[in-house]
Amino acid sequence: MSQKVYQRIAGELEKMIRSGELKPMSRLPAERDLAAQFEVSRTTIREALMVLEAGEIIRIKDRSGAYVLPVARKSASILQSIEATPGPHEVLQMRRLIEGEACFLVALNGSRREIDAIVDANTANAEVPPDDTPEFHDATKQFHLSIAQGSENSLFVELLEYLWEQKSGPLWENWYGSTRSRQNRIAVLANNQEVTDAIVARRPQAARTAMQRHIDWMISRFLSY
Amino acid sequence: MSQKVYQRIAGELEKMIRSGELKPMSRLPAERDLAAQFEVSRTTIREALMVLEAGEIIRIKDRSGAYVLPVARKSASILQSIEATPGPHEVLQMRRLIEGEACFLVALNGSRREIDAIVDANTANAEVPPDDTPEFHDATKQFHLSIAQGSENSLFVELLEYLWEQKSGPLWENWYGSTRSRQNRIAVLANNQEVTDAIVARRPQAARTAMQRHIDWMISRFLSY
DNA sequence: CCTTTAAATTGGATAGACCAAAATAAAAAT
DNA sequence: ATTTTTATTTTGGTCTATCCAATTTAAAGG
Repeated sequence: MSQKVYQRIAGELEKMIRSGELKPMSRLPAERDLAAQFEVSRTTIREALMVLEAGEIIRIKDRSGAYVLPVARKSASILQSIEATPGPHEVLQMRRLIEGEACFLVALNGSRREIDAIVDANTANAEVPPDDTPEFHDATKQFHLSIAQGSENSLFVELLEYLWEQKSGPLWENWYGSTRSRQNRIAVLANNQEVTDAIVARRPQAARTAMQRHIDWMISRFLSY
Repeated sequence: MSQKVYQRIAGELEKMIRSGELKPMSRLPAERDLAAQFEVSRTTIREALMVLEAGEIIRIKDRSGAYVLPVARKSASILQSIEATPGPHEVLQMRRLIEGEACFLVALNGSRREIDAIVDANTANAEVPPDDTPEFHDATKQFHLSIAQGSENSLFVELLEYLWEQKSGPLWENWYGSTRSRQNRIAVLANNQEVTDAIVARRPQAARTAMQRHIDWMISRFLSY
């Protein structure tokens, strides 16, 4: 569906190389020939070759040809790599736990200063236009981190920072497609407020529930795509 | 010498990204705009973007745009993200969360095979004499890990393995003094059995509660010294 | 066989066009 | 005023058609 042709071609060519059908140091057919062979335009072939070159699988010599590099090493494909990175569901499940508990802890034991920081982060996030900008995403991240910091457990903070960084990789593709709507970002703000209110009111259970409900909603979003 | 234009463009764009001029999650200008900006054809811009995408620096979304990916440290383990050495209380608090949830999950969704592994680990632990030997501690660790593995979340397993290794350092000195009794080790076995029973009976809430009660007991032990 | 020369091949880059899906703006309905 | 529909514009994906210059290959000449 969303698999682009140049990606498909790149994958097929890589497969040929790794299987030995195209041997190291050998020259690939000319771009025009490949185009005819794969029944696509030369433009598309060219884009596929760019991918392979960037993946250090071939080397394109100007006005000479594309040569298979003498590596053929790791069987791990650069393209459809089955990375060991945790999937969205795993990450969200972990976030649900950690952030939920952080909410609970900060509502229970949080100092005045820590709660103020959360309120400030919430305000700051709400003041950023809910557009798909780095500023908004960063403000949201900051809000969540401020809660983790209030938990007074350094593991919570470091773990959460790690989890927040994991939004890349092949499996997150659908995630990106499903969450980039203005409506979702507004819902995020509403939830932030809810969580903040519960923390300020010193209601640990409510704070945890609010946070977990939000992440459950994100998980359902992910599963539906 | 013969640096190709698309390589030059790719380099410049990457530089902008790494320098922070183009922030993570932000969208790059449209290909047509970039072409005008760099005074090259759209084809060339496109080839440069192919390179960046293959390098996992950006993600090109069909009919949407090219987005700067969050700076993802390649194959960075969750362990490597932890810098400071957490204290006993932090570790136990985290274990309480993770292991409790793992019990819940495995009791809820665990497969037959996974639950069998837990039962086996419990049996193995019970068969080791409750002395202060590496064998006993290892069997206990194995039991807890088997539960995490049943949660089907690799993050749980990885994190728990890390937490279990943290039993060294000055702050843990008191811990050892207070827990290295035969009575405690027997209590551990009793709890293991309790948790195992709850999981086998498919009672998620009870399983979680049993595990958390056990860790709460450990925490209280720590605090009393 | 070696050198020189001419022709064909090849990758680099451009221009312009079309399409379908996505994002946005405008209009209508509530 | 807000939500829902509906046009409109934007955007990436792909293709066709050229032009260029260096390189490779073939041909010609010695």
